[in-house]
Amino acid sequence: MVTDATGFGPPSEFADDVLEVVDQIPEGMVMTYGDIAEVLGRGGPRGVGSVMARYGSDVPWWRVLRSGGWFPQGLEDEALAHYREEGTPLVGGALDGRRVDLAVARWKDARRPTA
DNA sequence: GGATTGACCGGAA
DNA sequence: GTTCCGGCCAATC
Repeated sequence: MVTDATGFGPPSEFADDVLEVVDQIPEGMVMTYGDIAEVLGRGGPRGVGSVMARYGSDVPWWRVLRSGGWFPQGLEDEALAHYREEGTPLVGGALDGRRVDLAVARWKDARRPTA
């Protein structure tokens, strides 16, 4: 079997699954790293974050956040801009608005990639 | 092949 | 309520 995708293509089946789930998140909805890991039934919050950090460029990474609804570290400003643009429900208000309202924006209907 | 880092989570002090 | 610690998994050097 091809030990590695030389040239181009999914770096690993795991990363492909993570990107697939994130790509399923509709506008105005968000998921936490732990939720994605749970949906996949594999890996962990670190595994998803690691893959996202390298290949998240191909998916709406701003719809993925940490537990509690906090934005990813280092991209709070970028994520916040996307949320305001998509109308994602924030908590605290425009002044604080540094957190997402998981009570309304938490996407749980994501399904495992059948690919 | 091994060791370190990284967009994390949860519990305890 | 906030802060610190260890544990977890995958990718990269």
